[in-house]
Amino acid sequence: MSEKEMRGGAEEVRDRLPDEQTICDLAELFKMFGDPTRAKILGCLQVRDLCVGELAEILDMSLSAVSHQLRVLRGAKLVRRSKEGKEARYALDDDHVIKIMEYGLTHVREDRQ
Amino acid sequence: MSEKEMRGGAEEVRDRLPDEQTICDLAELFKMFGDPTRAKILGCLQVRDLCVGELAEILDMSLSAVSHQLRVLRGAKLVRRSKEGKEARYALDDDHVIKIMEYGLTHVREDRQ
DNA sequence: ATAACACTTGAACGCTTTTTCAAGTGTTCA
DNA sequence: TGAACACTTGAAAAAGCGTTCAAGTGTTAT
Repeated sequence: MSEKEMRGGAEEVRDRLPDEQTICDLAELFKMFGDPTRAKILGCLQVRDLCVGELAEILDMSLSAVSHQLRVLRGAKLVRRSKEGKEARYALDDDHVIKIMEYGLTHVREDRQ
Repeated sequence: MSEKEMRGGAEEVRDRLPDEQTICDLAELFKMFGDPTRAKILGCLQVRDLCVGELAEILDMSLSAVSHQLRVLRGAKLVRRSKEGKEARYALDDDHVIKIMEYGLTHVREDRQ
């Protein structure tokens, strides 16, 4: 039984939705891909593991900006860091990343036909 | 040939990236899923087509807030509107939406194990 | 020990986004 | 024609985000 009466069939829709926390986690995940800088970083790391300086050079951005975004991506468990001497090497931490981006790319490209 | 000399192999990574416009389009797409309200709306519309008032009721939000987000989603061509008398009925405009969300959900749920 | 290198961090700034609020449009019904 | 309904819109307030700047950490080389 739901808290309030709703007009015809509306609560049926609500009951079929994933719960609040799941939706928010989902949104958090997609938000990671929702910024060009982060999308580029994830794209680069699909080619190979890279350290911060290399990423900064490739993206033509400051070390700091890249480092901040890597931190965000690390918080979302999408990338992983391994220290090698004074370098910090980053890698994708998740197989899904590639699939999700591929799927998005397919969509974007189909939209252009 | 690239504009500048880069340290070992970095330009090779850059050359393998999708072009700027594609990355930005991709980020724009994922940004749509990157907000809980929009994610919920898209989730609801996967169950069935709905009008603005129903969505507002299900999400427990104002008509205005929902309408604004539907506008954004319409701009991204993820939902479609059809007027029926005084109602505005919204539907998913894209098959990819379901797949993309499903994929994201799989990821989110696996992350919890 | 000192300097150079490769980041990381926190605070601040400007920009964008989301929600609210109030007013406006278009349709239906009496 | 007027009132009710179902949105839509624009502007403004509130919140959130991304980049920069300056300072800080830890590692390596001299």
